[in-house]
Amino acid sequence: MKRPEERSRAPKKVPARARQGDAYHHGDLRQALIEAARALLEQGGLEALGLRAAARQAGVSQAAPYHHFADKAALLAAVAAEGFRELTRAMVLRRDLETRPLPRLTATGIGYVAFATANPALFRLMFGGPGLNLSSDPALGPAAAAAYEVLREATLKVVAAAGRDPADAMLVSLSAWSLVHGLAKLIIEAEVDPLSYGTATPEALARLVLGRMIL
Amino acid sequence: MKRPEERSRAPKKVPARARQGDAYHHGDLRQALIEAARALLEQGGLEALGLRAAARQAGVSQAAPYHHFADKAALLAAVAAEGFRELTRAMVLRRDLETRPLPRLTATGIGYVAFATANPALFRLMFGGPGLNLSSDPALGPAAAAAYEVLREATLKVVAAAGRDPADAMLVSLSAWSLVHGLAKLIIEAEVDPLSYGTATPEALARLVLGRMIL
DNA sequence: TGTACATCAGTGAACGCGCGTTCACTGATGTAC
DNA sequence: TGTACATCAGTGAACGCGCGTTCACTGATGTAC
Repeated sequence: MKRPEERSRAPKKVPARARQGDAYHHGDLRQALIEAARALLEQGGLEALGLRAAARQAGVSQAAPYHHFADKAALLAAVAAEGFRELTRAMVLRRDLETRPLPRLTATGIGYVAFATANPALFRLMFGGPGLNLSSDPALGPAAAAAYEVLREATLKVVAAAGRDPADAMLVSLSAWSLVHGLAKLIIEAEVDPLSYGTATPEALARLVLGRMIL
Repeated sequence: MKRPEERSRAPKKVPARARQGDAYHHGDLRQALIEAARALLEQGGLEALGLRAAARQAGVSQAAPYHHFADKAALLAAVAAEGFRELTRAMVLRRDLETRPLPRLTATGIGYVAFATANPALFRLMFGGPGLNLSSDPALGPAAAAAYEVLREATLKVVAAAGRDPADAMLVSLSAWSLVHGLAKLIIEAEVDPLSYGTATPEALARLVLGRMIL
């Protein structure tokens, strides 16, 4: 039941047969299950994601996952944690293309919306997955916090550069987060169609909305 | 399989026994099922809501709902439609306490967040319920549109009063919607705790965030 | 006003399904000697 | 280098569960005469 990392923090020893793909011992079933879960999410949405389905997708018996995850919630949490890490990456990537504080903030926000709309089911899981709680996976809380931190930091710099009261920064951050989160959700749930705003992609619509953002 | 409204649009004839509560013919099982569904949502969240569970909650056999709803999605859609009507009412109620355009807009937004956080599971169902599509219930689309219309109209008036370009209004509306929707969702999913912002209730936090809203 | 009858809204049993989880097991792996 | 053994990561069968949905049915209701 112990997870691999707990057994060997040293360089990962991948069994020889694992590399051949037809191994009885899989090699890294934990990661394979997470990837299988991602595939299920993309194909069938949140409802299609279960322990048995993930095992099936990974080509393994239904009991196998229990050697890597305590229960279903633990798998969901691991997937969500990976999602938050990717969200962080998506924001940082775009942010770093800019140099001035305000463009950096809007780029971060665009990254947020772009990631969410490109991975709708995963995004749904990350925010409000069934039975998901922050203690299901020790990496989940920190991963989520790290994502928000990117947004928070970008807002802070804008507030500072504008010479505004730093005490406002917390609320400004929350507003920015709310704005991009709401826009992403509305697009995902098909309440808002970018085409209705003359934009071809969610990203373009985000650019438009965030472009008018003022402190 | 026909719904009651289709049979008699004339004054509702409630069978005598229905009023006694122990009727074999229920009287208005359709509405009772919707209310049962609401109760399930409050108690156990979206996952607890099913056709069998609703029937159980309403004290009726599991097959009975099929005389009033084509399938599970139809029940969910009916519940969601009711939710949108209540959301509309919540916004209008607060809006009408104000007279000037900007306070009317922020009051509308506060109503949005207050309703959402007071009915988290219902709100989740309304935006992204499993298998929910706008055609599941003919009343769903219009009910959702009516809710947004309240927000849209309030924004329009603010844009006009401020002498801003009316062409902007559409984007301003979308921004406002995104802002309140995002804030509501973040509070519901426990990503944001009003207490961390020195506010006791979601409503107070919404007041704070919307207070700094500028066009 | 009374009666025969069609219609309707319930019942209860049953179908098949996929799920999460547990269990005893066994084949593969790595290690101590 | 070879062998015995402990450990580990799989397997496959089984458990019980609740679900959505269908079916033939029956009791209650309203209506035409």
